[in-house]
Amino acid sequence: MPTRLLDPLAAAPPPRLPIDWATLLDPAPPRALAAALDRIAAQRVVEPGQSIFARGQPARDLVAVLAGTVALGRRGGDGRLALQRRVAAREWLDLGSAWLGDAHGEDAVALGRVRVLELPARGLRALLPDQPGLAEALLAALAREARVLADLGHDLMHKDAGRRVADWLLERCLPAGQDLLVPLHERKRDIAAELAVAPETLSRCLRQLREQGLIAVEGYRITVLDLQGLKALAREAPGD
Amino acid sequence: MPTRLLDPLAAAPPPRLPIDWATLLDPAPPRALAAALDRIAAQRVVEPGQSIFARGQPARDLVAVLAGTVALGRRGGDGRLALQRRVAAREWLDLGSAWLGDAHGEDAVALGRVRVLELPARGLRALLPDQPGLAEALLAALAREARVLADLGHDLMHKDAGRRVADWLLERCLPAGQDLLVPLHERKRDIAAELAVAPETLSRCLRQLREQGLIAVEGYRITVLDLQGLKALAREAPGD
DNA sequence: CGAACCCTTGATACGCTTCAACAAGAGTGG
DNA sequence: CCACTCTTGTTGAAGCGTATCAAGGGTTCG
Repeated sequence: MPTRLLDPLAAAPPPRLPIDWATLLDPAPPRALAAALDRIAAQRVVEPGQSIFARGQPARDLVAVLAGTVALGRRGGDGRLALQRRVAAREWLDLGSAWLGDAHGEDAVALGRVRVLELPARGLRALLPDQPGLAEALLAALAREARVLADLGHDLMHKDAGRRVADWLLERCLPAGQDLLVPLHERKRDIAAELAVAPETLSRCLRQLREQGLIAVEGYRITVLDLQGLKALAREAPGD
Repeated sequence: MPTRLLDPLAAAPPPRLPIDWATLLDPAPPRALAAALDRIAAQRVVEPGQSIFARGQPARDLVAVLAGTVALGRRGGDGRLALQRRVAAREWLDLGSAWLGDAHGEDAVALGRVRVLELPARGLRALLPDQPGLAEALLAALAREARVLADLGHDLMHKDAGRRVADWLLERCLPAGQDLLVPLHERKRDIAAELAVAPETLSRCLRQLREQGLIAVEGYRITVLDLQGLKALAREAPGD
């Protein structure tokens, strides 16, 4: 992985763009708070494949994704990322560690060109007493993170690969004319990593779904043929 | 599972005992806040095996364990609890769901006789603006929950049963005279559930550790014979 | 064209669960 | 006191699910 993708000439978008705080903080911050946040916020553009932060590195800032997609996981011994989840724009990255000021518990890697927001935890903490809305917004974000993580753990424990794939397809399918499409914008091996399976296994799962007539696979475009069947396969199963 | 363990005559400890808020909330709350919390707090005693809250049930209260131990997980289709983790006194239960007011994401079951604290989320939210310390304490608790859940997910993904058992033993072993003891206060099948393995697998793992000379097993008393060996087996492994 | 990817497929291996059987202890009632 | 049963832990055998290894075909790019 070449570390020299940085190009000083690149007409990068100006590092400072107005931030729409309302999309990041649930009880949208009032003017005064937004202004205060603007003062301590930093923005950074990260090139594809580059690390946003690394596991073990002390977390001083709360990091959110403003644009692009980020992979959150842990690097295995071989340096490859064992993905746990994928974080899209408007979400926070490893908020728990950041707020505690601990070392980051995970590695964050930009999947495409990504713009991230960095908010120093110290500064934020200082704002807390005067800005009640801020606390609520942070609490809500943190609570959501906890829920997502809990669900993730359960899925890993109780759903086999086929079910996770079906789930994933259902979450991603978009209506397009008559039928449901699932456009794949990433490499299948990355999807496999997100689902915590080997790439070969994902391939086999998709083939199986295809053979059952539930989906049609044409390269990077998947069509859902039998929504009900897929749902039955995904959620119905044991427990729940 | 008999649902009629409730005994109206039981000389239950008086449902209201003074609460040591400092052990529950990290920046210990000042007097005024503690008093306010006392006013909205409720306490409840739950008998062994009884449910504290159930998955899907709307969460109105933030629940913490004051005394005893609680199993947090999901009931499978057969009604048995697929344990995800075990929560001891002084910790919160499914704080994320509770704060959001969502349905609980997990079932909580008392493992022994348990005393729980219930704090209405609405009332708490009302206190937020006037009590900056409260927000910080909740944020910290929530952040810790997120971290625990993230670690848990990673362990499930990347550590096999043997490693999880070794980990668990290391977390539990206590110095006793010359050597390290791990007293088991619960049924082994419950331990197995906590480790997300079948009881038979736990049995086999323990036997294997015994055959390697790392531990000695005598019923419900395990002795760690080779701490270094156990550590090597637990953490060293692939990745990390 | 070859090189470097990526996805797919097959064969094989391993870990864990499941099922079934059994021994050991606790509680119960004759 | 002894059967009887229930529960728990252990062990073995079989099977499922997934990873791993190896090979092949399809692109894209130089």
